[in-house]
Amino acid sequence: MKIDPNSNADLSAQIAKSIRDAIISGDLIVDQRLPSEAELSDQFDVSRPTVREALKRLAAQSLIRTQRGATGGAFVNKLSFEEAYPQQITTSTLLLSMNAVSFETACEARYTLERSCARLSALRRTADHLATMRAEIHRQSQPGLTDEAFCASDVAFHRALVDGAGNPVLSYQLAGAVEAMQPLMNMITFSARDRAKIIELHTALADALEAINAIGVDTALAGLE
Amino acid sequence: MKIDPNSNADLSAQIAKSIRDAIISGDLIVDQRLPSEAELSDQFDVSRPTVREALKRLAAQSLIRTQRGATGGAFVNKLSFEEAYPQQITTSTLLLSMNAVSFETACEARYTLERSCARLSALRRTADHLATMRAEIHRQSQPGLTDEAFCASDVAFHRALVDGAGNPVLSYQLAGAVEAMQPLMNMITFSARDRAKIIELHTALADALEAINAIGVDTALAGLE
DNA sequence: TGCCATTTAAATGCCAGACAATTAAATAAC
DNA sequence: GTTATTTAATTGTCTGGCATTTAAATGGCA
Repeated sequence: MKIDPNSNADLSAQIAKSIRDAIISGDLIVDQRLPSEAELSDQFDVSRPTVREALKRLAAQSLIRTQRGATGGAFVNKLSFEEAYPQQITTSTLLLSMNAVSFETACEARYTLERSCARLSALRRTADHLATMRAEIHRQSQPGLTDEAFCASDVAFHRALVDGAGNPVLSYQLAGAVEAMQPLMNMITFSARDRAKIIELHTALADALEAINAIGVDTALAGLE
Repeated sequence: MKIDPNSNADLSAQIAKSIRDAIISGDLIVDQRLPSEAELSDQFDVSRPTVREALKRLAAQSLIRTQRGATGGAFVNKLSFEEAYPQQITTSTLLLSMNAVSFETACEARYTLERSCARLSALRRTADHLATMRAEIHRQSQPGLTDEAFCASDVAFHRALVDGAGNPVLSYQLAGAVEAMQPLMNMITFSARDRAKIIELHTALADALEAINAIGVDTALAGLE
C-alpha cells in the first residue's frame, strides 16, 4: 500500500483513512486481525509510531480494539449500539453547547422525534418499559429531590418511552437528542407547581401507553412540550 | 495532573479522557490553545509519543485541531454540524451493517423520523428546498440512470425534505438514518415500474409541500414507506 | 502417556533522543 | 520604512530500545 507524501494531511490521518475505508467497504470484516504494527509500518513505509497514531485514531472511533500478547494485535471491532451511545451523546452535547443552539430548537427536535416514537411505543411497549416509567414517576414525586436528580429521572423516563418502540435504530438516534439536552435542562429550576404538572403529564402518558392509546400518548407529549 | 498507573486503560486513553472531560465540562473553551506536547508530557509525566497518541484520539473525534509552526499547537475545535455529519453517517452505516439490522427495522426508523420532520417542513421549507427537490425528481426520471445514481438522488431528495424543517438538530439526527441506509438501498434493483411509482410519490410530496399541505405530505410519505 | 511448570516468541505499550518541516516573530540590511 | 534574513517554537516523523503481556512451545515428572 502507498501513501501520498504530497498530501497536506498527516501520514497517520491518511493511514487511518485507508484502514477505515477498508472496514467500511467490507474488505476488512468484523474480528479480522490487522497486520501487526511492524508489518503495517513496512506496508505503508512509515515508522511504527506513525502507525500507532493511526491505530489510536481508529480506536477512538471504536473501529478497532487491541490486544497485547503473543496472539494479540488490532482487530476490527463489532460496533455495538451500546458502544455508540456515549459517543453519540458526547457529540450531540458538544454540538448544542458549542453552536449555541437555542433551547427552543433543541426542544423542538427532541419532541418532534419523540412523538413519532411514542406512537410505535404505544403498540409495542412491554410491561418492563411501563414498570420503568412508573418507577421514575414515583421517584419524581419524592419531596426534596434536587433539580438535577429530577432531570436525570426525566431522561430515564423518556428513554424508557423511546425504547418501548422496540427499534434499536430509533433508540440510538433519540439517545443523542434526549440525553444531550440534560445539561440545558439542568440550568432550569422547576417550581413545585412545575413538577406537579410534569408528573401529571407523565402519569397520563404512562396511562395512555398502558391502554395502548396512541392518541392519548400524543396529547400528553404535546402538553409536555 | 495525574494519571492512574493501575488503571487497565492505556496511558494515551486516560490522557485523552482527561482532556476530553475538560472540554465537555467547559474548563477548556473553544479555540483555546492546549499546552504544547512537551508541556503536556511534563504535566502528565509521560513521553511525547504517548501524549501525541492521546491528541490523535481527540483529533479523530474532531475535538481538537493542530497547527504547526511557531504559534502552533493543539486548539479546542468548535464542533460544527458539517464536521459531525460524516462521522455520524459512518457510525450509523457500520451499526446497520455490523449488527445485521434488518431492512424493515432501518426503514421503519427512517420513515418514522422523516414523517415527523415533514410536518415541520411543510410549514417552513423555502423555495430553495423545493427547487432542490424538483431538480432531483427530474434527475430520477432520466432514462438510463443507474440504480446507484437513482438511490443517491433519492437520498438528496429526502435530505432536502428534512432540511426544509429548518432545524439543524433534526437535520443532523436524520442524516444518519437517511444516509446510512444508502448501502442497503443499493442492494435493491428497481424496476421501471418501481421507479415510476416512486417518482409519482415524490412529485405528490413536493406538490403538497408547495401547497403547505401537511396532511398531503404525510400521505405521500406513508405511500413511499 | 498425560499433566504441570518453565521457557520462548510475538505482539503491544512506553520511552529517550534526534532531526525535518513549518510558521510567525525578531532582527538585520538596504 | 520596507524588505530580506535569522531565529525560535512547535508539530511531524524516524530510529532504536526496553518493558509488559500473553499464548504457545518445550521440557520435566509422575
